[in-house]
Amino acid sequence: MSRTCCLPSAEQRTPPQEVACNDCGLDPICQVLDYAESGSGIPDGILIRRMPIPRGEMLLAYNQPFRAIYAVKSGSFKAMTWDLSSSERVVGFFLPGDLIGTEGLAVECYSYTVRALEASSVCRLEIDALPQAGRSREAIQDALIAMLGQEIAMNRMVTTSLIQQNAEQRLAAFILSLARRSGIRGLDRQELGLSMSRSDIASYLGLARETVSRILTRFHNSKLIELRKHVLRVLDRGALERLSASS
Amino acid sequence: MSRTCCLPSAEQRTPPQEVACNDCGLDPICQVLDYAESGSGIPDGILIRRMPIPRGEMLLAYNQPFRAIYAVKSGSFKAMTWDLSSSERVVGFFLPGDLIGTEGLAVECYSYTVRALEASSVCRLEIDALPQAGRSREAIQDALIAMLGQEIAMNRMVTTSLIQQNAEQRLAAFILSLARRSGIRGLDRQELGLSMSRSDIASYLGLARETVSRILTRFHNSKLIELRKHVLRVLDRGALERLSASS
DNA sequence: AGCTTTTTTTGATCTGTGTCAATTAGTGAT
DNA sequence: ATCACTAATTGACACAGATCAAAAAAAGCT
Repeated sequence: MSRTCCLPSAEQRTPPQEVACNDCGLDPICQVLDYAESGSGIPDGILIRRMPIPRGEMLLAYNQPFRAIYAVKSGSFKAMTWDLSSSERVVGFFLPGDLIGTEGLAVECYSYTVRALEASSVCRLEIDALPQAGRSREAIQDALIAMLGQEIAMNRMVTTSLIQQNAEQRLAAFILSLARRSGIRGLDRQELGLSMSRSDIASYLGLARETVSRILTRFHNSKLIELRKHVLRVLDRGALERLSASS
Repeated sequence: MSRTCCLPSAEQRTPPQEVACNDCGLDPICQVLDYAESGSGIPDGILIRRMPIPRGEMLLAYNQPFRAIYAVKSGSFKAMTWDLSSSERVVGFFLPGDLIGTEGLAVECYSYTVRALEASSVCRLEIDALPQAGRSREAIQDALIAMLGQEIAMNRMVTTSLIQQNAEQRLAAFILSLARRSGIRGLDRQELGLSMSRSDIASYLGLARETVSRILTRFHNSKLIELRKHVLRVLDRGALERLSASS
């Protein structure tokens, strides 16, 4: 039950917000692995804890062969693909506790490129080495299946809302989703770091960046949020919720 | 390798378009199961082949506990959920060869309601009974993981296009997707049965049904498609492809 | 610091698509 | 067949949001 985990980093400057192992999406698998080794910790070469990733660095690339899945410990990332017209398109953001690359489990290659939006850190789980890692493959597979299922369910919800909501609703839902995910992982629910650019948000939500900007200031003016530089504070969660739900 | 499969149905009236087992999404699993029983066929109570489902009938319901996954043999289905304002929303269509309910593997309950759009037939795979079905659970799990991964990859592509394309592009992409899927499953690539209503298409694509109607007739007038009653014939696939890709 | 470059904001149009309304076609029942 | 009811088409109009353009603010760089 007690795992060798989350030792303080070498440099004592603690990164802004770091997720605890219990709250991390990788935890089910870490648990399985640790049970295997029963107390002795996870063998080297399978799980690397807390790799630092500098801002702007590419964590993994589209079509690159699948090797590992990552869990965000601190910081944030964006995932992008390119459509036929070679224009970039943001398909998701990863916050502390989120898993990156899970779908590679099935497709053999990563299906998007992931880049750090700020100085971040991740845990890296080597998939190739997994089968040798003692302990039943079954348990690991079960955990993976559950993770993939989660992913599918979440994707459907996101898609559904994006498609039928207008710009204001999309933004409200987006902000709430950031807050909710932050909350689930045991981090601050009100004060969010908007590490991504307005263009990234616009691309993700299928809007023009001007629209994103306009609506954010509209929210700001009606006291729904407070927004200075890249820190967003949720002032009236109820109002946002009503907005995003209204048909 | 040769499986007891796809015997002609009791009634000799062959349904319009039926997918062959080799082309079916369930095939990987059927193969695993059949290997287990090595020639003797799949034991009763695990896989039910070719259940007929009448038009309009509900195959499974939202929030109902997960029991089985289905593969469409013939006909077609639509999946729907409801948003907070209790309005129906179509989240997908299932054509011959498609799998229905896979995500239940992870979530324990179906996350949408599925209804037959026409007289159809499915194969039903009982999940509860699987573990006892001889043969390694591992192989089955691997197949499931692959299936889920496919689902995720496809969902992302669909979402991406829906979000950033305009109405014309969405319709073009939708038609092409129907044709492509039909082709993959070994069925007719040109002549498609549009078993769903314009409202269903509109809901799925996030458009008004008037818009769907208008654009379909526009396509018809420019000789991209031929459209009589509920049969759609692709006349100029290239043009549709160019349309759906143009930024 | 000062400079350049990028990002964000704000304003002014223009257009695609939703909405409302009316007609036509299709479907199913008796 | 005829009727009733639903689905699909077509038109007129309004408005959300894209696009174009320019100013303001932030971020990098030397």
